[in-house]
Amino acid sequence: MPNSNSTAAAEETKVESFGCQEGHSEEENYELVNAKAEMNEVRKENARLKKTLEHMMKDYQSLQSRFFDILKQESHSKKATMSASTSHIKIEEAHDQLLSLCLGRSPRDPKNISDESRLVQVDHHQDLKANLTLELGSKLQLPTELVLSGPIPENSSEEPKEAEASPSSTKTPRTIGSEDDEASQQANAAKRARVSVRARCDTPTMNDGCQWRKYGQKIAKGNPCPRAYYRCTVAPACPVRKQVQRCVDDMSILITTYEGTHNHPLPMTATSIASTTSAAASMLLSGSSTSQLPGLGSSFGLFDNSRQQQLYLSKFSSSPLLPTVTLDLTSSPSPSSTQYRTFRPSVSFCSSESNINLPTSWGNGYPKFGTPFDRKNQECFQPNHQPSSQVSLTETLTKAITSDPNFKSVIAVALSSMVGGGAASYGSQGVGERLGQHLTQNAKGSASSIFNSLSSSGSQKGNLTLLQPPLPFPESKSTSSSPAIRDKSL
DNA sequence: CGTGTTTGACCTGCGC
DNA sequence: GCGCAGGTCAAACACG
Repeated sequence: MPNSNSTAAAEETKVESFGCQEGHSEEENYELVNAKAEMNEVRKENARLKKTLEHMMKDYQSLQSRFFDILKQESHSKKATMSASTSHIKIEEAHDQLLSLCLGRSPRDPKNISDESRLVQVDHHQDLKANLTLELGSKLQLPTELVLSGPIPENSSEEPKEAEASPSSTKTPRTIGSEDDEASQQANAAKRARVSVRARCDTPTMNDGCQWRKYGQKIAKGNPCPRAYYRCTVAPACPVRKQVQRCVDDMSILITTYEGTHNHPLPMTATSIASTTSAAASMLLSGSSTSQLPGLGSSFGLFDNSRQQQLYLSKFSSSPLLPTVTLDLTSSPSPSSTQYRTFRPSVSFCSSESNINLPTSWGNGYPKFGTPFDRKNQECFQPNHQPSSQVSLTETLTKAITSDPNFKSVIAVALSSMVGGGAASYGSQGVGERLGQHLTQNAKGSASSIFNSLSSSGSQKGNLTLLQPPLPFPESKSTSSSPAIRDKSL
């Protein structure tokens, strides 16, 4: 930086002048000139930064408007399609729509989408239910179960049942429902999927940039190390929780399991991992719509031996009803095999008896993501310590996102599924197949461009803004200070 | 004194 | 119905 150079020069001059004890007036003038020059440079720098900021804001706004335009168009086209057709393809789209409504996060802030598009979503769902009911006799059963028999009634999927119970509310879209509904929806959505991050860490927890408050600790069966429970304290009603536990096999490995989606703007340092976990959860939920027999373990997997990182779905032993993505950032050797191993999709939390094994193309040139998680670079922190020294985990994930176009594409699709409603859930088709379709359709136009612009600008803030749209703090969502109000307290 | 942690008690879901 | 295990609560405690 020129500033530092000039400052250093000024300092040198100062020191010399003190040593020589020469005339002060001349020296002061010199310093004054130096200071003025410095100020000018700083002003220039400031102006330059302002321009950059303005430019970024413009980019962001144009992208955002474009994005919502696409969403709107998509909603309209889907509505037309759904009402006019009964073909299987359209039923699959209906599945997509339904599944997208059930993603384990709150991708579309109700305040950010128009009421019109929300109504369209509800209409889709009602049409969809009819279609699914018709399909129950067939083998295409899983998505229905996935949604309708889930352990936690989700708002959208629960809607028809409640409509039956109370005829007066039959046609009332609950997306515009009460605050309690919103809160419960959020809480339920928060329990949809988990993202587990395995990383080598010597300290009790990894610093992921968020503020966490420990609310419990438990010795889990089969692991002598206690499992710690943390709650996000960035916003009072944030539903996000995480569990931290040492791996029983390797005590140096810390398993951090995230659950839920932040309902508040994230700190810069938390964006990467939050985005990554959201995307991973989205991948999980997107890919979970095809099934195998229950209990078969991992679903799809992405192995990259060269980089020794893995992303795979796993059956989470402690909570088999909640699908979990495991992001393995440890440097443990991967099984020697082909460079990319492909697993068939199977979601063990679904007890469907149907067995739909659809070909997937996950292994076809699929992500080589991330950079090696160099243990030397790892920095682990106690919770609530502010990230003065940044997290290598976060950086690693950021690099993983920004450095590899393939991984970017995956997350782009995940993003589109997060924010695009029916735009991206991969029904019962092969995930890769659908992925390709999506990238050639809307996601390509929106999400991919977003990522391209992100990678070109290298802005981490962009990740924050776009992957995890800044949501307003919940002002009236919950009257309680605790986000997790249980039945007993009501 | 405010904030965060600890820890025993309690709740809930699940399997038998 | 009972026991077990996971998850959460909340009072007590520690710390700056």
